[in-house]
Amino acid sequence: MSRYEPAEIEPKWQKAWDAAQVFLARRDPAKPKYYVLEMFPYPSGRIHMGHVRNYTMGDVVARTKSAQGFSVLHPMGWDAFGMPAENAAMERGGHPRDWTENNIAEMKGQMKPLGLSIDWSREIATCRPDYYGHQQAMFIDMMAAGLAYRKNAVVNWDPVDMTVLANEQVIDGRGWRSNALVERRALTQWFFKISDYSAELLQALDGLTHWPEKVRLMQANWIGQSRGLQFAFETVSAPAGFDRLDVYTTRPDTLMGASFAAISADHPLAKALEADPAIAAFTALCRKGGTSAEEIETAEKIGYDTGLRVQHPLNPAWELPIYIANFVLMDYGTGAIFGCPAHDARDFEFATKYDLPIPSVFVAEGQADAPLSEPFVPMKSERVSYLRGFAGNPLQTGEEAIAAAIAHAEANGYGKSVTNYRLRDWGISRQRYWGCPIPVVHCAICGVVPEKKENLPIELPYDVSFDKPGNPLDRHPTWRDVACPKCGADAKRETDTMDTFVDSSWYYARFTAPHAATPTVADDVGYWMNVDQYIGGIEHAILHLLYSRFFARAMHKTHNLPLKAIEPFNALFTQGMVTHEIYTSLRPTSGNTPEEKLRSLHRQVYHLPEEVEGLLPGVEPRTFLKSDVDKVIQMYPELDRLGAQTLLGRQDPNNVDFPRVYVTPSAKMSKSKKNVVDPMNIIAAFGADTARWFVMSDSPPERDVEWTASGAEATFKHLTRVWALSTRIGEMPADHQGEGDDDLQRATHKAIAEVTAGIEGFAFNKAIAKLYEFTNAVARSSASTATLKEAIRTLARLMSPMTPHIAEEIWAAQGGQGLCAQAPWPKADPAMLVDDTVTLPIQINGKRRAEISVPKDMPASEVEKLALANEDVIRFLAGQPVKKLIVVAGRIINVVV
RNA sequence: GCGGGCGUGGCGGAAUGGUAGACGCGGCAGACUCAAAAUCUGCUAUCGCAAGGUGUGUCGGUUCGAGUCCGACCGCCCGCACCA
Repeated sequence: MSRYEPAEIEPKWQKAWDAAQVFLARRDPAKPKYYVLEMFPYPSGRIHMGHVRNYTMGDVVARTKSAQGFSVLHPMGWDAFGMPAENAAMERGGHPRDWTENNIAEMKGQMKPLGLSIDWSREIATCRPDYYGHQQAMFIDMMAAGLAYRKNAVVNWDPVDMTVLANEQVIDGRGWRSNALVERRALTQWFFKISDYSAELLQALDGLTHWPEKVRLMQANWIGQSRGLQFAFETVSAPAGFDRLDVYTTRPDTLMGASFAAISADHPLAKALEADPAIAAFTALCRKGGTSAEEIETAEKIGYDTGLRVQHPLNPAWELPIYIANFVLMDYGTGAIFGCPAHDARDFEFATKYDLPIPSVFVAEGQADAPLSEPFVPMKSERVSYLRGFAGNPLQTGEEAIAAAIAHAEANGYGKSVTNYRLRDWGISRQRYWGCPIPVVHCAICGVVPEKKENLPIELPYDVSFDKPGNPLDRHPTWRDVACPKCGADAKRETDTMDTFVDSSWYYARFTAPHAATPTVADDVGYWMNVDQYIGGIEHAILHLLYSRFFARAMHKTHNLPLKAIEPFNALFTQGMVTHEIYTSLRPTSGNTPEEKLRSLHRQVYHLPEEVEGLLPGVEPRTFLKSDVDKVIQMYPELDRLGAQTLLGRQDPNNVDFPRVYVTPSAKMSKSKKNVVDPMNIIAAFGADTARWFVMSDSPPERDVEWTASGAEATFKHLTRVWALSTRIGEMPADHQGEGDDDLQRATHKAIAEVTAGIEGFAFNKAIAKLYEFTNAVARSSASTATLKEAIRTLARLMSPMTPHIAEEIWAAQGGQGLCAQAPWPKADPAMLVDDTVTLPIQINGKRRAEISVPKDMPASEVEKLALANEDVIRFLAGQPVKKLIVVAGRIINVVV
């Protein structure tokens, strides 16, 4: 071996792995299985450092499990439908399919050099008919099972692009592409009945013990269970069919504080009243407002008094007005509320505005009537005296008061206990081309008819144009106009396509039999599912993961996922982002001479790290070195990073186009801030092993990691040192006898134990720290050649999940059998993990004062004697009597005086 | 507003209630060199010449012993939010 040349060894070993089919997943009944999956990427065209971190983590797990004797499934695919492809077609011409397939080829070409242990024979892309055809089959099954249905729903409608927009795509009330004012429009759309599973999806969270607590909480909040009372008001002089008004409340104990009733503008009663032009105008006004969070927050509460009245359930003579109010949501509860301004901030605001009474139910001792939002112990109030004695409790807490109020309503027949969920059915219709076609036909005679399964896949037509706004499927007659599958009459295909979240809701199951003629195959699902370890970003904590949990259940119900345990992901790990400092400067906007330029207006521009750090050869203009900044900060601790940079920055009149560069703190890599490091550049400069090691080394994997040029260089230097160490050991005479063999063997076994524990505990940074320590131990050792060779082979094996290529090279050079990637994981001998002598610190009253070395199995009484005889201990005790002596075996001694 | 998390050197971060700061970055010094780079070696929480003192956001508590457990406060970050 000569120099460490990753560019030579990395492709060589990748070829060797491919030739030996090392990563081919095989169903092997003799072995336990392990399914590790990283969230599959959207094929944007280029991989970024976030991908490198995500897939390296999965790769470390996959390679380690494989070495530990598991039959491993570690696949990769493409979440390939979605709007960017259509936008590219609209902006630059071309076809979404070509754009997507090119990107897939491009990104695959970038992922291969990373040396990931992926079974590429299982590659899938959701935009290909052999994937989405099965999705269509399952959609038909879901229709039959009542899990997919059509209903009218209010959506954001862009009148220029003629499509539905997601809330995130509405900016200041305007479409993000067209800039047109967005309308709220009621459309008939397809929904999945996820709400059928609200209770189960919530309850099953308790069993996901290997999921982050944070994600489970976020999902629980999203499902949003609440318990309360549903009851009916009798209406006074309402239109026919509306003699009762159902309302839902979580605070039935405040019923005596009622001041008004309010209904949503979309409530059937409000619609019935729209014959009145004033009411029609008001409900139209309510619907105009957007649905984004900001708009809701700033929207004023407005109401319209319908003139109708309801009777209070506890006193029919007490009549309350019915308002139509913009803040009442039709799709939560019953779409109608009773207002209790004394104990609800929102109702208080409304009542104040419309001058409605504010009767208090609960009054804190010694206080005047005031709004109280917390459930309140109602013992002081006359207005809840009717609740005493209900639910067999003395109403000591707000919860008891609520329970008593529900019991009272049920006993007196005016209401019942109801559990409500915030979770709404999943609207999956998109008026887009580049998605999975919904496989139904609209027939004038038969209505909505599912496509026959033998006609699947319903493929997207290729001959479409994007020169007009709207969905090209709508204006594609030969694709759109078909015969009804049922009666044969002229009919039209559904032209909506499915939300891309549907595609990613079952891909994990498809990976178990990616080329099968059915969506899944029982034997394969039975062997591989569930995913043992899922790894991805926290940004999918709710939508993707909740949809997947629902879809697994829907597939199970429709016999497409023959499993007992229907949670798709046994363990979830959410990894942090890769960040980088942002380099920015002010650039003159006009002027020909340097002086004119200096005096002109400046605009803020950003610089790529390569420009500033001078990492790439040939990229010159750098006004400072980052190490200089660090030096200045060291000298002047009161300066911050920006201050140090200002101090260093020299305004060079001859180079005003590249003036002072300011550094702002590390943030997620983004194109707009230019703080991106291209993994391909890193691989070209240092190799894949360096990139892989660095993204795993510095920070705990769940936290953000800052990419730094110095860190990458340091990693490369370390790998070079390991290389040199291996070379040195390789050149030693085979029969050389040295010293300290036992120490090195113990260090080796300790490294095995600690690195293994680090990897298994998802503490890759700690595993790598132990590898540094072990490397130093081997480098310092003067043991005999045989022991050193054994140590460096173990080092290579332990490094291999992180840096598989250099590990393979060292393994081969040091006489390892076969491929390192196929060698068994080393086992630590417990006897080698304890030293013969241990150093015990001695504390006096909890302060460390001395230490002694004792044999590891010395009895406590002996240790006590030795400790008290220690001269430092005697000095610090200064003759004081010892009150207590605590000896923690192998740990510490504490003398109490 | 509701829910959750986190505060440790110049920086990223280690520490089953048991020697705080492993490991890495940065820095300093030395070796090699005419010199520089590269490489190697050593040092690097802080005050102090030393002995020793002080230190894990602040204040209190539990304990022989607290970064770790408990209570209050301060600060930062994240998620949700007109959900009746």
